[in-house]
Amino acid sequence: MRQLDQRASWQLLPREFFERPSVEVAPDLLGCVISHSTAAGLVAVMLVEVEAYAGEADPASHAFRGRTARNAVMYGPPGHAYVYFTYGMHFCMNLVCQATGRASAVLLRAGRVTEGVPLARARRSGAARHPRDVDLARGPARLCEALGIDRSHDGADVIDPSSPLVLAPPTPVLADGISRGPRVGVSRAADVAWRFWIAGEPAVSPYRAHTPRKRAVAKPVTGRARGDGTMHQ
DNA sequence: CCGAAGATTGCCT
DNA sequence: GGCAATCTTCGGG
Repeated sequence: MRQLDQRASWQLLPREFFERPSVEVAPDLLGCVISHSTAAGLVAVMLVEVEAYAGEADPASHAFRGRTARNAVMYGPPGHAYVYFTYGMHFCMNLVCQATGRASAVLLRAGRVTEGVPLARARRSGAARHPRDVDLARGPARLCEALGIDRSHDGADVIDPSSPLVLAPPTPVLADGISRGPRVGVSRAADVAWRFWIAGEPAVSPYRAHTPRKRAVAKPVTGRARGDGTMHQ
C-alpha cells in the first residue's frame, strides 16, 4: 500500500505528516507512540484507536460553529496538541491537522501503554482499583490520565524532539489490520465512519452510540428567591 | 446572566 | 444497562 510504504520510510515524523485532512492522518497515526516525560518518569502509549474531526465542515467537531477560546489551538499550526476538559473531570487530547487557519484534528481515543506501566497505573489508581494493563489507556480520558495530560498541554508541539510530549514514528501496521466505523458518543454526524482502530486489539474502547443525558431535576426556585434555609451553600 | 449539553467514566441495580 | 459525578463552554435571552 502506497501510504504504508511512505510512512514506513520516515525516520522522523515531519510536520507535513499533519498537514493533510484529518481523515487521512487518522489511520496513519495507528501504531505511532505518544510519550510524555515528567519528573515522575516517562509513559509511552502506542495508539490503537483514533477519530478524525473535520473542523467547521463537521457537525461533530468543536470547531463546527467557528473559532472560540477553547478550540483556538485547532486553528493553529499542525502537529500541536488540542486538549479540552469535559464532563467536569476529564481531559481529551487531539493532534491538530491541516495548515494554520484551518481547524481539523484527530482525537486519540485509546492506546496500549508500552513504557512506564507502573507510573501510568499510579496515575489511574484513584479511578480504578485494579485496572488491567490493557485498560490503562483504553478510552480518551483514560489515555490522558495515564499520560499525565491536562489543560497545561493544550497547544503543546508534539513534533519538537525536545518537547516532553512527543509523537514517535509508527511501528508499521498492516492496512488489512485497520478497521473503521462511526465515531463514539457523538450526537451529530453519528453515521460518519471516521473512527479507526487496529483490528483485534484489546485496548480499543467499546463502541457506544450517543445517549442524550437525562435532564437534571427542574429547579423549584430560581435566582434571588433562593434562601429558604433548606439548601446547602 | 442562565441554562443545557458535553468527542467520559465508573459504580450501582 | 442506567445513571451520577462535576464544571467548563457556549449559545440564547
